[in-house]
Amino acid sequence: MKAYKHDRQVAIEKATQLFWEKGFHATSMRNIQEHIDLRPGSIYASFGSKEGLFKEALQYYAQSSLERLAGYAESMPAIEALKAFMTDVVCRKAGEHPSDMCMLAKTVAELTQENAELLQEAKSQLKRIEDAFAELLAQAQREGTVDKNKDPQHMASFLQIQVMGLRAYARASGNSAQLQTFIDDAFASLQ
Amino acid sequence: MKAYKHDRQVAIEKATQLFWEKGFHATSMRNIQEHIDLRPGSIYASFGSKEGLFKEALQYYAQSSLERLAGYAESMPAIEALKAFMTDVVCRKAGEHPSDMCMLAKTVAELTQENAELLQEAKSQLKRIEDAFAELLAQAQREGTVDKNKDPQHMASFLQIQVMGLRAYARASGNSAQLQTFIDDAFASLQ
DNA sequence: GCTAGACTTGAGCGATTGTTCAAGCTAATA
DNA sequence: TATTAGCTTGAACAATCGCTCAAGTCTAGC
Repeated sequence: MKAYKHDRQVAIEKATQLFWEKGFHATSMRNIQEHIDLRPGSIYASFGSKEGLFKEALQYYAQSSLERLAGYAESMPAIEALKAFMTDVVCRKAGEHPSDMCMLAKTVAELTQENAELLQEAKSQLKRIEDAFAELLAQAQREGTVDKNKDPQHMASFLQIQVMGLRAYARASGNSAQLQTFIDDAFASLQ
Repeated sequence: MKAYKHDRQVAIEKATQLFWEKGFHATSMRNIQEHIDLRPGSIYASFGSKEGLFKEALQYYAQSSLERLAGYAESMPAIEALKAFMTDVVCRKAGEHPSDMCMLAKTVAELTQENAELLQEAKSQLKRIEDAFAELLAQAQREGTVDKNKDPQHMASFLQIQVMGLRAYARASGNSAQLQTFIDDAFASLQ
């Protein structure tokens, strides 16, 4: 059934890789055509436009992140899951990801109102992830591993700020040795 | 003397505005030509290439930031100067800057090895700013406003991470109400 | 006022951008 | 095997990209 019609999911995954690495503007449709080995007609039939494809890439990226977080949450206490996710995302060796940085944060940094819909999509997906943080933090409060007087949403904002800051710093400085220290400190401050 | 030959400094400032707002790739030389009202020949005679102009924009941006920080440091204790600078940079109302985000952080996020020299320049300028932070933190230690057992360079990294994280979060969430709280907490943790 | 030299101008270069579409090909049905 | 619907192909479009350079314009020195 799929021997002829191209696999939409594989196309999205490969496009996500490129977009994540080089950003929206620096990635040309010809880059993508070569990388996923499809001619423009097929791509435009499936996704409509470069923006359409990028939007699906953003959704796929966010979904993958949420599933990874949920995976950790299944096998360990909520606070440990959050810490594992954060360590994973911040400290993974260069070369494993297309980029050190979060694709959503990169997108929010790169795009302007000229691509309002994509900008909004990236913001929305970041909010989804923040909400997932908040839910795990509330669970951690119930498990007694996090200060119950603190607002989960406020702590979730705090964690997002730390993730964004740490990943940006990792990219800017190359020095990833001391990053784990900062993560430990951040979690210690949640009590 | 400068009535005929265009003012190089003004050109850089105006170019910086555009590059800061839209990033390197999304800003075309034609955008810049219109914005600084110069024809391509003049620009290329002065700056050599788009990359050359962008490099000077990065340097101008970093220099301005350092001078603003130094300005605060002249009229208040070191720790207050740092806090004022950070509040200034993170909480300034939308529309006052070309972008909510740090131009250097944006650049590090956007560019890849395809523009290795510009990427390196942005990283170097970020390091300069971090070093300025470290120096003020050492001064704050002497003034007794910061824990003397902590390493100034480590605290400077911490502040860079907070600035990058907060500015990225401000852009992503739009919610700037609670940002001051996070700044206060960050400084409280330095004792 | 004239000349020489520095600066500016803008048409236009070749390359690349996102995108389209007629023509060709594939796979399922009869 | 013939038919057909739908997918794929790749040449090509208009627009835009970074950039060049011959021609024109301005200013300083004599």
